[in-house]
Amino acid sequence: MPELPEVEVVRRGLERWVTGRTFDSVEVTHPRATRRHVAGAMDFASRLRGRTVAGVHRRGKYLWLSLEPGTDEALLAHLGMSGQLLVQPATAPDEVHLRVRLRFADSVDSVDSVDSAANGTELRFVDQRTFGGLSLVGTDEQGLPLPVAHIARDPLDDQFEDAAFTAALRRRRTGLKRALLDQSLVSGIGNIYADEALWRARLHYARPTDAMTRAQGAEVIAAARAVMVEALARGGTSFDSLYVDVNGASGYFERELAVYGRAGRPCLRCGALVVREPFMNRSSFRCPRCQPRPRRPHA
DNA sequence: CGGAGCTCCTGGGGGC
DNA sequence: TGCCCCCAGGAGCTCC
Repeated sequence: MPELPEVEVVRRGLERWVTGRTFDSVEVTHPRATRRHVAGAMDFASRLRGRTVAGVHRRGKYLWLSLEPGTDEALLAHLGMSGQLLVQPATAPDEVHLRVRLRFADSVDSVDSVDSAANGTELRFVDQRTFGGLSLVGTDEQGLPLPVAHIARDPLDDQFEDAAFTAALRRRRTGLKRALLDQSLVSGIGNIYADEALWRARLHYARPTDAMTRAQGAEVIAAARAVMVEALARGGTSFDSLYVDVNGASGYFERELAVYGRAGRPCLRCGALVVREPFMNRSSFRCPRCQPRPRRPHA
């Protein structure tokens, strides 16, 4: 599933392939893909036509294309669990789970585009599980899409402040993993990287946040950042074949995961067997020796 | 309003 | 072989 590093890989691919190009006809082939666009799929498609991509941006797992003319709207995307944004030749066969096709003026008229390699391609949103979607939304004075306004900065953001994060974390009355997954506290962390960060910091998911030390807070956010930086260097995680980057190439970071999905196999640090436990209707993986259950665990 | 639980969805895989 | 159930989980929503 795409988390921050994977989304960043997609952002870079989009920046390379769609910046400066103008949308022509847009076809929504599954209504659920634009469910967040309140005015409906028809409105989404008609308002996008003629707009030019000015830039590609990301916060946490949200991606958006800033549009010209004007600076008051953006094309917002979330990949959900299985979403892909593919730049494909217009002649390529439709993917089984194609949800939205976005044609460009250059792929219709064959006029010269900024990048001739992009000529004849279209942008496709493909999503098996349909948790992801696209919408055309308003932006605030900073150009931030309104639905993203409540999302915290992510650990790779220049303006992310570790000390402020740690302070906010210690004010919460919840369990550490719940806090890491709360996108209003820190964004971009999903179930996989949360487990990896907790393993690196040697902390249990149920550790009460209000009892954590500043050093532990700093350690866990540094661990999350380190995992993401390493994943990004490898082109993003993709053990789930559903996730493919913007040009269709899979990443292979899954082999680097230390605990996630490794139940019953030895901890890479101490050799104790990794355990899988139900948590928030999903799974948590941890080393029972490196990450012992706290005396006063929080759910 | 902070915190927690529910819900949306599809296809692969295991059990019988 | 076929059917049924479980599992994967991001984040908006609702409820307390």
